[in-house]
Amino acid sequence: MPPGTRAANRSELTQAILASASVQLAEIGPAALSVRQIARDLEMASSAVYRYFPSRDALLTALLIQAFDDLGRAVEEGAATGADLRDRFTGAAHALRGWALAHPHEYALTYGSPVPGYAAPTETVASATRVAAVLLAIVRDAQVEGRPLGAGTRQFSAAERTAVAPISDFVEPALDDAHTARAMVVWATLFGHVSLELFGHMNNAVLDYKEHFTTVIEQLADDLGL
Amino acid sequence: MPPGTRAANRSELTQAILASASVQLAEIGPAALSVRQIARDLEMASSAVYRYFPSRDALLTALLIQAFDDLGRAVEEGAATGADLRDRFTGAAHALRGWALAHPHEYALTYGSPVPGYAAPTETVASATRVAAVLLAIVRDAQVEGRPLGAGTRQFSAAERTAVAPISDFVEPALDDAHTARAMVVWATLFGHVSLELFGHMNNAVLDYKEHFTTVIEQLADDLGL
DNA sequence: GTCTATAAATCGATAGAC
DNA sequence: GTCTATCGATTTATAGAC
Repeated sequence: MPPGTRAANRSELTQAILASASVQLAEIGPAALSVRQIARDLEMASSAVYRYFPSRDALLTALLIQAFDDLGRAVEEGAATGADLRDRFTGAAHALRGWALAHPHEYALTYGSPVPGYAAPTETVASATRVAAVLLAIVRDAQVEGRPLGAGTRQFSAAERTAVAPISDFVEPALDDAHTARAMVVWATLFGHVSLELFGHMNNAVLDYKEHFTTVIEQLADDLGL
Repeated sequence: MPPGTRAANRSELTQAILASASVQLAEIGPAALSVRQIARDLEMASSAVYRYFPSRDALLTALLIQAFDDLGRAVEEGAATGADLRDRFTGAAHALRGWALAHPHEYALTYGSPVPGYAAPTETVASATRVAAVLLAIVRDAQVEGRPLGAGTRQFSAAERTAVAPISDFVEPALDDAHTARAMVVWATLFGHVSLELFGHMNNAVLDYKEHFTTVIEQLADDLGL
C-alpha cells in the first residue's frame, strides 16, 4: 500500500484499531496489549497508530469504555424485556451472565484483576455505572410498590447508613435500609457468581451453571420480594 | 560471589526465588513475571533459576499453590477463633477479606482474571478447595444442629439438585437443598464483595468497606440461621 | 549447579522525511 | 497522517565450559 492511501476515514480506522486490539485482548490479555502488533495486523507503521491513540493506556481506556457500555446496554435490554419487576430482575441478571460468557475477556478487563500499571481514568465512570443503575432502579421500584422483602434484614448502624449512603441515594426516592442491604447483597452475589464461574472456580463443584445461576437469581428475587 | 558458592541450601534458594517472584507479582503482575528479573534480584545467572523451576509456568504454579494455602490457612484460623457457629462464620469471612486486603496481588492471582496462556494444573486443586471446605463445614454443622434458616428458600428442581450435587455431597452428612442453596449464595456473595471492593468497583459507592462488609456478613449469617 | 554467551525475538515511543 | 529508522531497552530458553 502506497503511503498516504489510507486516510479515507478516520473513524473507520479508529474502529479497525479497536477491533484488532479486541482480538489481542482475547489472545494475550490486557497486560500484553501491543501497539506494534496492532500495526502489524493492520499493515501500517506502528508510529501511525499513535495518531489515533496517543498511548497504549489510551487504547486500554477506549477498550474499557467500550466493554462497560456494551455490557450496560445488554443489561438494560435484558431488564427491558421484563413485564413485571421480577422479570426485569431475572432478565437483567441473565443478560449480565450471558454477556460475560459471550465476552469473557472483556469481562475480565472490566471486573477482573486490575491491569498492572494502569489506572482507569474518570472518563470510564459513567459507562461503568450503568449495570448498577439498572439493578438499583428495580429495587427502588420494588420499594415504591411496597412489596415486603422475602428475607429478614438487619437494622443498620449509623456507621453503616453513612457508609452506603451513596448507594441508597443513587435513586429517587432513596432506598431504605432494608432495600439497600438487599441490593448490596444482590450486587455482590451476581458478580461473585459470574466471576467464580467464568474464572473456573466452580469446576467440578457445579455441573450445570445455567441451571444453578437460574436457581440463585430466583432466590435473590424471592429475598427481594419481587 | 565466586561461582558455585551458593549451593549451600537448595530449599533456601527455592524460597528466595519464590519470595522474589512474589515481589514481582505485586509490581508488574503475573503476566509479566520474569525469570531474568528474579535472577537479577538474587544476583545469579538467569539460567541457574531453571535448575529450581523448569519454566516460568512452574514458578506461577508454585506461587498459586502458596497463595491458596496461605489463604486457606488464614480462613481456617479465622473460623477456629469462633466459639459458636455464628462466630466461626464471621471469623472465616473476616479472615477472607483481611487476607485479600493484605495480599491483593495474591488474591488477584487466585480469584482474579486467569493469566493468559496459563492453565492451572490439577496439583493446585487441593489447596484451592480449603476455603470452600471451611464454609461448607459451618453450613453442615448448622444443618445438623437443626437451626431454622432465616430466609425463605426455593424447592430445587431435579436438574438443580443434580447440578450442585458435588457441593451438597462435599460434607457428611450431605446438605439438604435449602442449606446448599444458601451456602452457594454465601460463597458467591463473599467473593463477590471482596472482588468488587479490591478491584475498585465500590469506589464512591461504599465509603466504609469494613463496616459494610460486617453488615453484609451478619445478614448472611442471619439468612443461614446462625 | 553456576557461569558466560547466544539465539531470535519482543516492546513503547519518538524523530524527521515526505 | 503515513512512512522509515532508531533508541534503549526487554524477554524465554538453551548450549556448553567449568
